[in-house]
Amino acid sequence: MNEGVEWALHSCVNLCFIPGEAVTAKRLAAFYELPTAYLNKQLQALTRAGILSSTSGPKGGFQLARRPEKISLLDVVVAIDGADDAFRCTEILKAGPGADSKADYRKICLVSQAMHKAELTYRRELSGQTIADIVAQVEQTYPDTAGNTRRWFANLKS
Amino acid sequence: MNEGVEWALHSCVNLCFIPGEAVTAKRLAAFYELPTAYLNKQLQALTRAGILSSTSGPKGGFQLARRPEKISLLDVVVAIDGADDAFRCTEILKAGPGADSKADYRKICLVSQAMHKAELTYRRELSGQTIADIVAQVEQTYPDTAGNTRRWFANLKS
DNA sequence: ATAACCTAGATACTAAATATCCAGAATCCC
DNA sequence: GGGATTCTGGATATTTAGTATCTAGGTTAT
Repeated sequence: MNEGVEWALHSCVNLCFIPGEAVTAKRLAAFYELPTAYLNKQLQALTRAGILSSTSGPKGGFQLARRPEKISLLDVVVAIDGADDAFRCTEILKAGPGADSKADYRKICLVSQAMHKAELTYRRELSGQTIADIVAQVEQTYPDTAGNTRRWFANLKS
Repeated sequence: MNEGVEWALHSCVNLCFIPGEAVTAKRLAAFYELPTAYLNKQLQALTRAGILSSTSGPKGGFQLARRPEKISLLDVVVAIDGADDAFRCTEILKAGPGADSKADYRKICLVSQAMHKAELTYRRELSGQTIADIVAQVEQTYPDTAGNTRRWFANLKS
């Protein structure tokens, strides 16, 4: 899985701590010492996916496009990493003896189905967790984090 | 995920159709027109994991090391693809402000935990399905496959 | 003894992930 | 209007991981 998923999730959490304000890619990158241009690419992907909204120009930047309760971890994973299953069925059976060249083995191959079934539970679990859940857990487990993060971004702004 | 997982799963299923007999890497590869040397590498990994047993020399080859009911899909995936989570926590928080350099963020980071939780459901689902399950489904859904496969390997042997 | 076969490490090739750069468009502020 | 800031998107370079082959060595059946 793409490392950008980790960056994106943490960035979404951080944006929750700075509501109603656009944050530049540069500042989001500086928070974790990430390469700005590359993080920017992930933020663009989140924007295209409708998870973030962006504004150009001075005072511009990124912010959450909808409430964090409405952003599942799956939304973020799909936006950055794509919607493909980790197990990619290459229709190996097509090369086997007695293969039906017209058949779609991604559908009818039982190995493929079994792997896909597991993948579905993974996605279901990811879609059941939201950015808001993470934020709530952070606030409960590390009560200082929200304030510290807000302060860090406020200071860097000047 | 490594393409070898697909090859390994199908090869294990095929080995179920030819019980008590060692099958060479070459023949297993020929069945799906796979590169022999590379499939051999996956078979070796399965052997190291204790899923297959191998015998050298003429009449040698690979066979299941234990009954297919005792081989879960997770066993095969781990043998080929490794035990690492798809989501790899790079401990991004260590570079953030106020980080604890001694902390193991793979454990305490809530983003990491959330992703890992989903991964666990995936693995649980994979470990709940066995090669025997797949074989049973194949025999039910495609009744000719077992016989055809057996026959193909028998013919090629000569 | 020879041929068939697995083992394991070295090596080459290819695709994907990671990272940077630049020209263009939008926006703010003076 | 003009300059500065920032996002957008495509082009490009770099690095890493996946795919694939090869070779030397060990094991075993005939």
